[in-house]
Formats: sequence, C-alpha cells, structure tokens
Amino acid sequence: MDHVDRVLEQWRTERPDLEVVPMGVLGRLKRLHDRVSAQLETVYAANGLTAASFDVLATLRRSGAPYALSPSELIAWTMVTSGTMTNRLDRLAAAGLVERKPNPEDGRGSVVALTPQGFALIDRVVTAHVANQHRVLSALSAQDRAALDGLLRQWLGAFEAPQSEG
Amino acid sequence: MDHVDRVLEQWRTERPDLEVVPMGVLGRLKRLHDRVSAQLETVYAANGLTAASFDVLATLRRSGAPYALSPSELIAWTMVTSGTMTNRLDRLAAAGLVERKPNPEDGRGSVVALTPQGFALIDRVVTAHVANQHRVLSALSAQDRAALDGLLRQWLGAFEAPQSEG
DNA sequence: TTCCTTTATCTTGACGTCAAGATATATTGC
DNA sequence: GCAATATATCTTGACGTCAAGATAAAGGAA
Repeated sequence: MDHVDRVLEQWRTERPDLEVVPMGVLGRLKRLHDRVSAQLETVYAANGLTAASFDVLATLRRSGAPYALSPSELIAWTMVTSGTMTNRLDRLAAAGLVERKPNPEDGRGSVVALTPQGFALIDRVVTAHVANQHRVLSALSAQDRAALDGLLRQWLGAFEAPQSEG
Repeated sequence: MDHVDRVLEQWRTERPDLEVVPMGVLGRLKRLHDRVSAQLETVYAANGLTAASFDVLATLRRSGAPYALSPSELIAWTMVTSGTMTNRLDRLAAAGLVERKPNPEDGRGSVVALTPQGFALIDRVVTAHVANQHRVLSALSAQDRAALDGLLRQWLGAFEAPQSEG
C-alpha cells in the first residue's frame, strides 16, 4: 500500500468506471523517475553540476578524443531544443568547462570542446555517478534488474521504432 | 540496439573501467518517463490543461465531495513546494476552474474547491486520460504489465519505506 | 495576558525548458 | 553567378519549478 495505491483507491471509489491498472504502472514510473533523479542530482550538486550540465559534459567525454562536438550533435544526443542547448553552453563556457570555437568546416556553426578543467571534472564525476547509480539500483537483485531492463527496453522500443528515431 | 545502447557502447570504449549496466536501466527509465509524459500531455493540451493543472484538478476530483482541499493537502498529494502550488492555484483560479475560499476552521489557511466548470472539465479529461494511458501501455502484454508493475513497486518501496513517507 | 514557536500561505529571484522567430551561412537549381 | 531554400545557432518571451524569506494567524508556556 504505497502512495500510488492510495491514489488508485480514491479513483475506484469516485470513478468505478475507470480502468486504473495502467495508472498504477505509469504512476510508479513517474514517482521512480522523480526519486531517482533526486538521488542522482546529489552527486551532480556535490560537484557543482546540474543534470543539465552533467548531460552535456558526459556527452562530450564519451564521444572520445578530441572531446568536441557541434551544438547540433549535442542537441541530437541530449534531445533538447536549440535554445536550451545555447543556454547550457553559455553557462558551461562561463564556468570554464567547455570552449566554443568556430567550426572550420562550416561558417554557420561552431564546435564545443571540453577544456582540460572540464575533462578532469567530468571524468571524476562520472565515476561517482556510476557508483551512485549502482546504489540507487541496489534494492533490486541482479535478476530483477535484468528483468526490468528487458521490460523497459521492450516498452521503449514501441516509442522509438515507429518514427525510426535515434 | 537503441539510443541507450549506443550511449553505453561509447562509455565502454572510453571508460572500460565503469560498470554501465545500471546506467542502462536508469537511462531507459528516464527516456520512458520523457516519452510517456509527452504522450500524456497531448490529452491535457487538447483540453487546455497542462500536467500541472491536471494534477491539481484530478487530486481535487478524486478526493470526493465536496471536491475541496486546503493548499497544504494539495501540496502533500502532489509533492510540490508551496510556491509551486500558489502559482498553480493562481492560474486555475484565473481560468475559473477552482475557487479559493477562506478556511472557516483556520484563519491562516484557505480551501480550494473545484468550480462546476472545473468539475465538468476534469471528469471529462480523466476519462480521455485513462484511455490514453491504456494506449501508452499497449506495447506490453497484460502479463508484462503486471511483471513491470511488480518490479516498479518493489523498487519504489526502497525509496518510500526508509523515511516512512506518504 | 504576553511572548515564543509553529504552521499556512504567498512572494521573490533564479533556473531550465520550450516554441517561435531572427540571423547568418551553405547548398541547390537554374 | 544568383535567387531560392535549407541549415546552424542564437534570441525572446512565457512557463513551471524551487529555495529562501515574508506575512499572518494559531497554539503553548509562564
């Protein structure tokens, strides 16, 4: 009997015509997302980052040397709008963690690269982040984790396949 | 091989020391949350609502007659801050969907009630919402849905039990 | 009573995000 | 070449959210 169960109980009383089983699954998905995000943010914040800035730095780091991507590539990986990315890059550049350079191959665009400070920071934070992820999942056995991953993958496939996205 | 798999592949190349299995589960959780939220918002938007306003109206509706709660009770159910709730109620009141009345039992507080228009709207929208939820989950069989719900419930329990919240 | 503390709600200021539009540069078709 | 179109990025304005602080009223203790 968790929070979601209490919500469903109210609906069953007030609107017994509604089929509320899906609401339970989706409610738990949302609550887990909120809880997990809050946990992950503690590690970001402990290192002066936010989920937004971590996202960009991690994308640059895992892209491999020379740790540089265009704003468009960053937009594609992170799935935010161009306005959001401009804002993120402004803040990261102001913090000295990334550097914008003109794109020699395209006068319209630029290239965003990790600075040495940015590289050192994200390389350290991602280690703590992975340990934190492990902790967040520790309530589930390895088997349960694998089962969950399989179900999530299958469900996600229904969203990503239709438009053959990413 | 979905988006999350590609991210993990990059990390395995760049940082083979990291254990990225948890990252896969958490990455899919986040992406599913984003996709599902976007789908649910189409129904809200088609009825002039947002996730925020739907959340408040639905909480009032399912609380039962007289469809009225204090801002504090709404805050407890929706898990937002008081500032957020003030903002939500301002907008809903301006739209004529809820009404603030002084709380006869506590001079500091108020009571927020659905107006007849608010009741009619949320009662209609929640029906469409439930149908939409069913559609969003249609990629999974009833058995898979039940298995997923069980795993999510177990995982969520690890977050909610410790602080005996909700 | 008269403080002191707690509680309920609103206010303020700062983010992060998006949609829509503005610029500047590239590319394509003639 | 040149106009038309497409693309890359930034700008603007509006939300929704939060943390921290401001009010105002309730409750408790002496």
